[in-house]
Order: sequence, then structure tokens, then C-alpha cells
Amino acid sequence: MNQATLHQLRVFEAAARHGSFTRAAEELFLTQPTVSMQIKQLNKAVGLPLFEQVGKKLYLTEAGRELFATCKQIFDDIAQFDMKIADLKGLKQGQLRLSAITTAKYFIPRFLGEFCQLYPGIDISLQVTNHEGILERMANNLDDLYIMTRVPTHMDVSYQPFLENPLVVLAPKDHPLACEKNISIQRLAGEPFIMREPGSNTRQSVEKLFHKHGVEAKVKLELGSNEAIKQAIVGGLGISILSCHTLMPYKEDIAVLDVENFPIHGNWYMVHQSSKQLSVVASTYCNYLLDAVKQIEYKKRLAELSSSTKNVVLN
Amino acid sequence: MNQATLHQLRVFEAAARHGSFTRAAEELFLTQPTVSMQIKQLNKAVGLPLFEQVGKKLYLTEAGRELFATCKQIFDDIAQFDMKIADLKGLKQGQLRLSAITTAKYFIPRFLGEFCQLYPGIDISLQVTNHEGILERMANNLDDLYIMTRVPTHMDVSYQPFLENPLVVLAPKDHPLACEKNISIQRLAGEPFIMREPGSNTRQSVEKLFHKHGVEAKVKLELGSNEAIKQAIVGGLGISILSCHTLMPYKEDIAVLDVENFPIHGNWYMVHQSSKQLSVVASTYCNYLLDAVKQIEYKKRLAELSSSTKNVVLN
DNA sequence: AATAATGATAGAGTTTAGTCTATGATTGGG
DNA sequence: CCCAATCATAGACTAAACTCTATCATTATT
Repeated sequence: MNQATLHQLRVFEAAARHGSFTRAAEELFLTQPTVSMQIKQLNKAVGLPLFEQVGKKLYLTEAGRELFATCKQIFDDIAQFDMKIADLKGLKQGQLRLSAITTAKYFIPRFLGEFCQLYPGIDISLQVTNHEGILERMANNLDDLYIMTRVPTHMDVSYQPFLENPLVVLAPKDHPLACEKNISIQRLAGEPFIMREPGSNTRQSVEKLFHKHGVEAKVKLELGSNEAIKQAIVGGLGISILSCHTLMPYKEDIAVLDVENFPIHGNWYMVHQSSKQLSVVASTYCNYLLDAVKQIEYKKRLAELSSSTKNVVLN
Repeated sequence: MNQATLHQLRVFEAAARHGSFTRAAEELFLTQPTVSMQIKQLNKAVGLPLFEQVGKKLYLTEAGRELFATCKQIFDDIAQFDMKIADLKGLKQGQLRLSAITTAKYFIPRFLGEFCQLYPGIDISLQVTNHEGILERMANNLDDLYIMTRVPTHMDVSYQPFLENPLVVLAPKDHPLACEKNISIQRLAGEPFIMREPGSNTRQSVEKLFHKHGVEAKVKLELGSNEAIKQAIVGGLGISILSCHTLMPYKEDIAVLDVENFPIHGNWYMVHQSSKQLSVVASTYCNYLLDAVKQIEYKKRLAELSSSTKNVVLN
């Protein structure tokens, strides 16, 4: 039955349900001959009679009963599909695929959790890789949205900064420079540096800044993970420069040095291919993220304000 | 998506499967713009984009994936339906609803069993009721085929005799008439008769014959079941007239009297409403039944022939 | 930069699916 | 027997579904 129409099936279904062409015609706002016609064509398409008429009454033949069942299945499939689409439009369902550069793992989960609660029907996946991995995923269109600190230049992408990403100089608490103020950048040249692999985001930013000031860092140790670097700092193997987001659980052991030209003002960007139109879910997440960050910054300022006020009062 | 066409779904499915409009067009022997068009219309019908194009490559959106799944379901439903129709046409599947008058239960099962084995996919139901019950079922179009001994006259039916139904006079083996030959019908008048309820098929036939010969039967006992009647005969309560098909397990206790004008030559008929076209299954069963009966009669004649030959040899 | 491949768009033509009105044929009920 | 109801059929019209050719835009490859 390859030439049958969904419309014909709908007409047939109504006729079968009512056991009457006239009733079906009324329900569908058609005339009775129209219904007759449609069913005649269906008959031809199926190759077997669908109804049998005994006296005034209509009965479904076996073929008719089968078709009736098939109709119900098909309309059910369609109804379910329509529901899913409605959910997608209404954000009750869907998926959001994110890729983020490694450092993002320190703050992204908090924004994911909240979003999850807001839209419980949305499945979120977060891939964490390095910069190159992100580029590759982007090339293969594997995700909806990419979160990174450096916007790729050789691709046509749309991007938007949403959070500051200050890079700071870190040293062990007992480091001689730890209590100094306004350290000149040149003084860092003598320090043993611990760094991520060449090509890493942070390293590129740092090298750019050092180059600008004619300083060359003495890289004593190269490590593939920010966690390892922090352990190394605590262990006294050297100093390093990292996103201050990575610092949190180490505040007691690691000091932020007050070096001139620091912190380097980086940004976190939401990026996606400009040729690709963001899905409803993805663009909703973008807006949410911008909003959430603003709210957090607002709270932080409030807190600072109140603590300074306290100080005033105390003085 | 109420305005979508099955055709559009087919086009979409091919495009989604190939990930290319051009490939889909080739498969369906269409041009590429046609495919573009169809999918554009589907897009509109769904209300969300189905594909996203990143560079040269096509990807399904979430809505597209849902539609793809729905397509597969629908086409699967249709394929299964087509299979069932093919089976129906090829008698690999279907149902045969029979109603038979009570006496038929002595011989019908044997013809059902054989037919069952021939067409294992056909489900058979056999309703056994009295004549009136059959008429009622017929009026409500509950069955495909009716098996009875008297063709209804007030309905427009098609019918065909397929088996003889001789009515014979039965008496206990030790009955005085049991060994007589060519008993005149008048001599039955004195005998106590056991009969089915008035209106029963057999009784009507018998009364018609008796009336013709001016004989009145003395009905001593009226019983609602043939089995009960036979028990009563064995018990010596009287004689009766029954279809010889009912006799089988009683051959040792019951004698068939050789009365003039007996056996009454009745027939079994296959009946159906002439307004209703027989289903493929039903008409196949009709043919089978005619054929099976012929074969049985042929074998019987063969057997008789060989036994008479034996007698000749023995003499 | 040239080329090949892919999808989009426009415009026009054809088919056919869908619809109606009017009428005929059956059938069941009063 | 007539009337009302139901489905079938015929004929004509309309809308739209479907298709094509020709051309353009974009992109990836060489």
C-alpha cells in the first residue's frame, strides 16, 4: 500500500470507528461521497476489500481490521512525535552537548547543576578536553556549545565572553615574594617555573606577556595537569601562573603574588560555529549562563560592600 | 505535523539515512531540488529545523532525529501490514468463523482438523447452536459460513449441498422390528416415539413425511439433545428418527430399521448471505469441504467394492 | 584561484488527490 | 408500500502536491 495517503488513512479510521461513512463524513466535515471515494481508493491500494456491507450495516473485513490497527499505530507514532516536538519547543526535553577546556571544570559544574534543576527534561553532556580536542570536536560538529578561553581564528565562529578569567602568579605561602607588593615582572625571570605543555592556553598567554616585557621564564618543570602543578607549587618546586579559578581548595598553601601587569585579564567564551544555528536548548543555556554570572558578581559586590561598611563602623 | 505526506516522510527518511539530499534524490529517482523542496515543507510542518548544515555536511537536529525514528516506526508498521495482507491473500493467515447446527458436531471436526493442518495460519472458530441460533447469528453477520440442514427461506442466502444427511429410524437392537425387512411406514404409528423439540429440523422433516402418508407419530418423550435420545432408545423407551451421522458410537446397541420411504434424503448445506462476498479463507474452505467429502465417498465405494469382491471369492 | 560538489531558490508545468453536487440503488422500519 | 437513511457512481472543478530545468551560493579540494 505505497500509494495510500495519510489523509486516506484518517478518513478510513473515522469510517471504521463509526462503522458508517456518513458519520465519518460528518466528523471530518466532508460529504459522504468523498468518504466513499477515499475508501474505494484505499481498497484498490490494499488489494482486498476493507469493509463488507450486509444490509445497511458495515462490517470490517479481516484486512480492514488489520488496517484499522495499523492506522492506530501510525497515528499514535505521530502523536508521540508531536508531543516530543512540543516538548522540544517548550524546553521540556532535549539535549545540550557541551565541550569545555580543562580549566572550566572548576566552575562549570555549578552552572550546569542549576540549569539542570531549571529544565529537568534536558539531558546534558559535558566533554572536557584541551584546546586542540575542542577544535577537533568543533570541526566534526559534535557539540552544541564550546567553552574556552581563546577563540579559534581559523574557523568562522560566533562567540561571547561571559566570565573573567584572571591569570595569576602562584607561589607557596612561605615563598620570599609572597609578602612583597608590586613585584616587577622582571623579578620573575629568576624563579623556577612550572608550566603546562607548550601550546596550552595559559602558557601562550603568559609567554606573550613575558615576550612583551623582554622577560624569559625559566621553565624547570612541565606538567600536563593543573592539579599536578599546584601540588608541585606546594611542594616548593617552583612558581607558576594559572587561572585563579583553579585555586580554590589550595588557598591555605598557595599565595597569589602581587606582580605588576598581573592578573592577566582573560575571558571565558561561549563559542559555536557561526554557520550553525543554535538549538533552542543551547541558546537558552547561553542566556542562562550570562544571567547566572551577572547575579553571582552582583552578590559578590554586595558582600564586599557590606564587609567594607562593617570596617567603617568598626573604625 | 498534520499536513505532512507519507511521500515527504519517505523522502526525508532517505535524506536522513544518506546524510545527503543528492544521494536521496538518486535513490528515489528524483532531482535534488525536489528533495530540497519536500524537506523544506516538512520543516515548515514540524516547526523546527530537521537538518543543520555545517560546511558541506548535513547533520540531523534533535527534531530531525525524532522524526527519523518516527519514520522508521511508521514504515515498519506499514511493512508489517503489507505482510499481513500478503499472508491473507496467500492464506497464510486469517480466520474462519463457522456456525453449525448441533448435529454437525459429529462430522465437522474431522473436516476442520484436516483443514487446520493444510493452513496452519488460519484460526478457526466453530459455534454450535440450533437452527434459530444460526439464523440470529446470520442476521448479525457474526460468521463467515453456516452449516445447516435446512436453508432459510426468508433471507437472501447462497447455499450449496455438500453431504448427504440420511435420516433413519432407530430402535434398540432387541426391538421386534429390528430384524424385519421393508417395514411399512404405517407400522411406525403404533410405536412410542422419542423426538427433539418441535421446530427442530429433524422433527419437521419427519412430520412432513408422516403427514404425506397419513401417519401420526405417537410422541411419548421429547428430549432436547440427540445424545439423550439415543440413551433413551438404548433404554427401551421408544424409537426415533435421527441423522445417521449421530449413530456412530452406538452401533452395537441400536438398530437401523428398514422402513419404506427411509432413509429420508436430507442434505447438509453450506450457507452464507448472498449479499456478502465470501472471504478468501471462507471460499477456500468451501472448496476444500466439497473436495474432502468427494474423496471420502470415493474411498467408501472402493471399500464396498473390495468387500463384495471378497464375498464372491469366498463363495 | 579554479574546480567540483552540494544545497537553495525561482518559475513553470503537469498530474492527481480531493472535493463538491446531483442522482441512483438498496435496505430497513413504520 | 412508502419513506428515510445509507452507500455508490458520475461528472466537473479546484487546489495543491510534485516535478522539472535553470541558475545561484557556499564550501571543500586541488
